[in-house]
Amino acid sequence: MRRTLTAVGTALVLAIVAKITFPAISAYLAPDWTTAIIALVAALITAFVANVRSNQTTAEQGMRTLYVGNLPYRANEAAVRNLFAQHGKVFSVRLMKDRQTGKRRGFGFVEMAEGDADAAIKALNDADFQQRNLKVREAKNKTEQE
DNA sequence: GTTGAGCGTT
Repeated sequence: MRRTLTAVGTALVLAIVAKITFPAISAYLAPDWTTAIIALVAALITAFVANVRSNQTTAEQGMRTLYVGNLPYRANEAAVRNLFAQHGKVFSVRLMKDRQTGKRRGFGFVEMAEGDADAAIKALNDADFQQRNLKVREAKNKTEQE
């Protein structure tokens, strides 16, 4: 709703500015057509930008980072992603490796959808995964989430 | 090639 109002308002402002700035355009087309076309294009562009921006923010706000500890060293990212995907939408999986040797350190972080996070924690915490008992908790906010 | 509590990156 607010997005629509913003788009319409922006379209009107742009249309008015265009009418004032480019009077030559109005000389070739009827003023009503010029205004309508400009307003339509502006509304489409604004709606597109608002939509992209909205998807970004919802994707960030609708995500929660989970800490996954006690992972087996042989576990790769695909296996962990597959495991968590059975309990919800998984956005990303990062298995932490030693900066020097590149070997896995046995823990990582899984970014999941907000609604699925709790279910995944309950289902996978203290669950067996390749002969190991996983530790799944809410990740500590290193980068302030909001 | 090994190990076993832990909260990481641009």
